Amino acid sequence: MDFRKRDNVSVDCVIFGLDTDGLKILLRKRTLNMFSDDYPVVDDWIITGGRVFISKTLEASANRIFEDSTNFSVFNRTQFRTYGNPSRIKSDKDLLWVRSHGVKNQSMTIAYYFTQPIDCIDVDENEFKWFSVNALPELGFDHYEIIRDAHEDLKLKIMVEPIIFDLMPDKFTLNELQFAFESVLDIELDNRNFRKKVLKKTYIVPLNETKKGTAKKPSKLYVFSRDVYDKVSEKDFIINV
Amino acid sequence: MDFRKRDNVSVDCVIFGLDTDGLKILLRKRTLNMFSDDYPVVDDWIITGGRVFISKTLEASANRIFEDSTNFSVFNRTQFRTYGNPSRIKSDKDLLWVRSHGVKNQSMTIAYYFTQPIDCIDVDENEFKWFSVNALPELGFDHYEIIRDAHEDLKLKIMVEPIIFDLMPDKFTLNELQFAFESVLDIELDNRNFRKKVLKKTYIVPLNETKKGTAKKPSKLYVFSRDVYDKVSEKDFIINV
DNA sequence: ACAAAAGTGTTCGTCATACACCCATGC
DNA sequence: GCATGGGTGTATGACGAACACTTTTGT
Repeated sequence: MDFRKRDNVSVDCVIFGLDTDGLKILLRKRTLNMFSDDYPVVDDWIITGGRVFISKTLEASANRIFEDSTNFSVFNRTQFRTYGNPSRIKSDKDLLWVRSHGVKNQSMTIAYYFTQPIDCIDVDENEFKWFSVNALPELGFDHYEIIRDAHEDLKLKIMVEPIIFDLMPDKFTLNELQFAFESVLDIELDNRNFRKKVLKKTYIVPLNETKKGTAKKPSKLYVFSRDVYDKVSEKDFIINV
Repeated sequence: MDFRKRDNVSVDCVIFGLDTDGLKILLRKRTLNMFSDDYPVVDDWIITGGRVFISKTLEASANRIFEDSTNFSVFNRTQFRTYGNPSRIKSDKDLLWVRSHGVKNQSMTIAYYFTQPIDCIDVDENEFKWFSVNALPELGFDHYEIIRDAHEDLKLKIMVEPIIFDLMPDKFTLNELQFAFESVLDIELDNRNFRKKVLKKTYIVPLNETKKGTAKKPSKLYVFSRDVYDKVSEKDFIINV
C-alpha cells in the first residue's frame, strides 16, 4: 500500500446543499497575509479540493475531501468533468497562494459534486460558508467556471436521474419537492400540474403522516423508494421543461 | 515550454463512426508475442490512448491521439469521464503488456469520444479496424466499460445537443438522419412522425439538391445550420424517446 | 375570525402515435 | 414495367399549459 499522494493531480468538490432559501454551495475562505494582518493579499473563496492518494480510487479521495469539510459521510457523489489546462492557474493571486502553500503548480483536477440537504451538515463557520448559487462571492482559481459546469451538469442529471431526492430529507412534502426542482433549475412550476405528475409516479410513496409547519395546514409526507424506482420501466422523470 | 509527458496520466479516445451499417467504433489491435509468433500471449483490441504532455491541454493531447489513429483533423470531441481506480489494470494479460512496453503501471486516464462519419477516415488496416458497437471483440484493460460509458453519454447528449450532425456528412437526407438516431439509440422510429418533427426545425435547412442513390427515387438533401441553431431559443431537440 | 399554506378539477390545444399508399427514378 | 427506397396525411388519445377557489390548521 502506497500512502503517498500524486503530486500533480487533485480532486475538487463542489458541495451543493438545499434549504428553504434554495440551492447553495459550500465555500471555503481563502486568505493570505504577506505584509500586514489588515491587508490580505488574497481574500476570497474557493471550493474544497486536495491531492489524490496514489493507491486509492479517485472516489475515495473525493469522499475524504468532502468529509473533511462537512463532517458528513453520506456520499451522493457525481464526477462531472476533469480540468487539465496547464495555464488554469495564472493570476498573480492564485500563483502567490499556491507558492506560499508549498504546492507544486499543478494543473489537473478531477471535479465532483455532492448533493444533500444543508441541515445534515455542520460546518466550521470560521472557515466555511454557504452561498446561494445566484449570489456567489469572488472566487479563486477557475472555480467560478467549475461551479457553473457543476450546476449545468446537475440541471441535466435531475431531468434523467432521481438525483433530486439526494437534496431532500427522507420524508418530504410535494411542495418541498417542487421547490427543489425550481431552485435547481431556476424556473417556476405550476403547482397543480406538478402534483398531478408526481402523484402518477409509483416510486414516490405517500405516508400516513403529516408535517406540521409553524402556523398552517399540515402537509402530507412522501418518501422516494429507490427499490420501486429501480424496478419500474417507466423511467421518464418528473418534469419536462 | 515543457515537452515531457506526465508519467501517470493518460488520455483515451473512443472513436465513433457512422456508416450505412450503423454505429461503429475504431479499435486498435493489441498483440504480444513472448515465446512464439504463432501463439501470442496477448491478442485482443483496445481503444487508442497515450500519455499527456505536461504543458499542453488535455484536449490537445486527445486531439493528437485521435489524429495519429485517423489522419483526420476535425475534432468533434467530448470529454465524458475520468478513470482513476489504481486497480484498473490487474489482469495478467494487461500487466504483461504494460510491462513489456516499459510504461509505468499508471492508473489514471481521462476519456474522450470523437464523432464523425466513417468515410472521412482512412486508417491503417493492419493496425485498426471498425467494429459495430453491438459486436465488439475481446477488449483489453477496462476498455469495454469505457466504451459502454461513452455510448451511454453519447445517447444522452444527442437528446440535448446537436451532436448527431457530427456523425453525418455535411449534406444528408432525412432518412439518413433518422438512421443515425436509430443506430445510436438502438431503437426504431416511425418515418412519417420523424419527418414531421424534423421539418419543423428551422436549423435543418433543405437544399435545392438531391442525392441520387443506386436505383431509386432521388432524395432531397438538407444541411444543419449551426448559426441558426445557436440563435433559436427553441432548443428542444429532434426526438423524444 | 383570520392568516397562511395545502390541496384540488376542468378546459383547451398541442403533439406523440399508429397506420397504408402513391411517387419518382434506374434498370 | 417493375423493383426500390422516397415521400406524404389523418384520426385518436394523452398530456402539458393555463387558470382560481376551497380546506385545514394555528394563533
